[in-house]
Amino acid sequence: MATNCKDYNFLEIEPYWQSFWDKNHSFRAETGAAGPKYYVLDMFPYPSGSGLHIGHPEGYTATDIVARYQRARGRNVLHPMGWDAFGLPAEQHAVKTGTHPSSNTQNNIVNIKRQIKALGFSYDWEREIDTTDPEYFRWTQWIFLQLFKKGLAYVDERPVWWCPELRTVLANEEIVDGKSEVGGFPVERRNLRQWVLRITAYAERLLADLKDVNWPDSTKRMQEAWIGRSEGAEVLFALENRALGPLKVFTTRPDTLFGCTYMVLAPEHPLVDALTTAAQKGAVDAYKKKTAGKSDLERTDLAKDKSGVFSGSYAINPVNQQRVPIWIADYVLMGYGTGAIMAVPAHDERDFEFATQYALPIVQVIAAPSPDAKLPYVGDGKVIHSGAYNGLDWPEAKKRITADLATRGVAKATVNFKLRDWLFSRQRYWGEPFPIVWLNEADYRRATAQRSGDVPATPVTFTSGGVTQYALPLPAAALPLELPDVQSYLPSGNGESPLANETSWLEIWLNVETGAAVPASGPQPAGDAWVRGRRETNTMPQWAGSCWYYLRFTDPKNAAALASPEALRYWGVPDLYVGGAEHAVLHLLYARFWHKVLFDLGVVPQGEPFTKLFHQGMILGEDGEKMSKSSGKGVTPDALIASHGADTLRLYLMFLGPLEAAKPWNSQGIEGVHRFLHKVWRECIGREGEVNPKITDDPAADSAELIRLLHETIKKVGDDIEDLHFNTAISQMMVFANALQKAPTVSRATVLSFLQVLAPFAPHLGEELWERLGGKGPVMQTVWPKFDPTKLVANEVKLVFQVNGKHRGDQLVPVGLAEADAIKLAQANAKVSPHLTGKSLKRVIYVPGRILNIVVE
RNA sequence: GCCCGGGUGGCGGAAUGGUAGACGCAAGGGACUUAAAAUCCCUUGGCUGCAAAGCCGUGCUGGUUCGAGUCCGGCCCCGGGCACCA
Repeated sequence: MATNCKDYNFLEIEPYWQSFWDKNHSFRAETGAAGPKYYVLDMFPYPSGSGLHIGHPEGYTATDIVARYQRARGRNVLHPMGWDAFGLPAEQHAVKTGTHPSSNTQNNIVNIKRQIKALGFSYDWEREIDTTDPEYFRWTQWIFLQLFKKGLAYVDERPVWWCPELRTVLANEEIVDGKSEVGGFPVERRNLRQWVLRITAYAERLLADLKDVNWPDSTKRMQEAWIGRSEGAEVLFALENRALGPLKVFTTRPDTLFGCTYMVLAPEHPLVDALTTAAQKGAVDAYKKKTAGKSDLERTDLAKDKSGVFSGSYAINPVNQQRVPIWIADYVLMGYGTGAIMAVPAHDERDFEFATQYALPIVQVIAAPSPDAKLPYVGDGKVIHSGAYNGLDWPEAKKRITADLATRGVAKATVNFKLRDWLFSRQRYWGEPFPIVWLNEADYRRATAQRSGDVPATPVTFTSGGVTQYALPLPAAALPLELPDVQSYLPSGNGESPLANETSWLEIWLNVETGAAVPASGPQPAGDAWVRGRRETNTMPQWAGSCWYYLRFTDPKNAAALASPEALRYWGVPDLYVGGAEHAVLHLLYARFWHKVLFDLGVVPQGEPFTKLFHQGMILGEDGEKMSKSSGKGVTPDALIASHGADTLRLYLMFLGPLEAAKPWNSQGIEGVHRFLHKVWRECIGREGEVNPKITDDPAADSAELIRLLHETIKKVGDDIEDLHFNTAISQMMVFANALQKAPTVSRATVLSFLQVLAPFAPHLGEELWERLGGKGPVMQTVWPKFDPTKLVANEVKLVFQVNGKHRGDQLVPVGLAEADAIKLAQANAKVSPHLTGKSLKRVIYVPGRILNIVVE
């Protein structure tokens, strides 16, 4: 039963159908049901305290239209939603108020879920997931254990960004302009014990497999650039002080070795002190001190002014035995390659700049095609001044020089990546705890002897103050490891999370077989399995939960596995994944990495998680700027649903422009689509709420023109949904509605077909009108109407006449008109003929049904 | 600096190499109404013209083509990403 309101009362209609869908579990996805499956996924949101932003429903509406369309096309659709609910804001709130971040998070989830439901999306809410739910993060921890076991997780002391104000460590991506992204507080470098994931082990595959995915090119390129593969060689330069061993550099251009006139070490390079002569010690120490105080930002900011200092030592160039001075300069980074380079100022802009500044020699070894080409020359050319290699094209010289040096054992062809291992720990409370306990070596040996191979081949250890600790994983059966309640959510202040203060949770007697634990303050329980341990105090970053959530949706309640093999096989990976371009690199790269690890373990059957990806564009303020508090006033989903209805909001978000484009919001524009929905209502429903009397059961009530338009609309809307061109689909429906309004009578079947096409966009109105017009069952369960290609063909088409490419007139002509007849018509046409008289016909281009171009002289 | 996008009416935008401006907003005029709202109809890129009609017009500039918003070269501007990665 629909509502019986007389007007288009969306405030009554929309809640009615939302509760109808809820009650009937209308969007429940059955694993294994007949028919091809279709999995369409949104990037799940962080449930922030400020609720839904207008940008969220843009992507969600797009996927909802696709989900509803695919159901109508007979697909078994999985369309889920959940919460990426760990995150810094909840923790900061907890620090401020002293309440558990979980309670704040749950409140926010209630609010944002209400907002999302008010938009009428066809999510299967029975599959809702929450990354902070122990039943969820149990499997996040389980995946970590797999990474750990495979040797893909390790512990290292890393210089990380420490924010004294937030009392926490920040990742590079959380720092903007040298300040914390959250709050804008100053940050400094600190060495802290960190968990690191060996994503670099997958660099080659992460790069190569990009060719298999249907993603925006720009996103692929960003990932390629981030991975940053480059082929070159590691070359050993002997040092004059032989006792120090050789100096290893990485270069992509071994062919320019003859042009190497100096070398540079990063200030942090381990050989710096040993290579510094007594005479240079003062200068080098001062320089090291200066650069150590610089942030990365300053180091890049000052990029224009290169700085450095001579070490006083020399290396020997392996190709020609020349002495090469060794400099220390911070334009060489310790984190890439070997932290040392051979400088070829003639063919590298950075080296050239440095050499010019410090008056170092410049030797050209690649010939530029034009003699007046300026140095540094970085283009193609033949090798010169390079002894036996002269005359070779540089790529060929690169191969030969590398090979020749390799036979002498002083070079090795290598591939380097910009991609770094993934810093995977935070010193925070509100994250997944690591299922790791630190033991001494003897206990570790004893424990692993009793365990069935769930530890890495090489133990993960950490040494501090001369004591080496060994990382023992909890048995998978002991998961989830939950967060303990704590007295204070403030970080310990010394670089550890608040968990470090929770002694009874932290310091334990651990049963290495079961993972059971009792506080170490008590007596050691009886039995061999109990050892003294200290739990890991780091927690996982927010990325962890979002790295695999798309898998959990396939089987969200499974207590025995992250998802059953049947569910993973049946639903596979999303057929369409929609979310913001801000995740183009990190989230999408991290998730790909985990997916590949799970693939290697045989957990998932495919090598890539997101085969088709699409980024929705940002909704800008009315001024075209990024929406701010003032420019976004009133532009909230709640306010717009109250004033115009969810269907109008959905439609307008899709009508603004192409999905991928950044589009300014226009508060007057929404009235246009609102009027359109009112018009559809009026054409269906009369003043007293009865079916509009112009609608009859007589199929002859439709004009041929209206029927053609209906079939055009069915075709265009379907095509446009598949191409995610929602704006043009809507304009086509507007064209149809305008024709409907002008038609004196119309058949019920025609109106019903139109409502089916409209329903994915405006589902509440679609259901309401469908039912009132006597449509069978809910419209969202109906099969997408078929267009009849024969109905698309008109008898007459407008043929455009051109003379010398200029539009001179047009005329309705029968379909399939012969060229000769077309020319005759043109010559007879009053508007065209004056342009033809007295001129000789030179050429005719005829595109039947479109254009006749007569070239005259 | 490098890598991507993108520049079309007053505005958002539409156009398989084939009528540039669909659809919507805004604006102006009209109908209905006691009045308003709502709705409907008409006009609406610029210039010339009483009109018929003509000329110009998709950031600028060359080119390819019977025909270019669309393809190619050079340039300008805007937005996004990366940024000493050897």
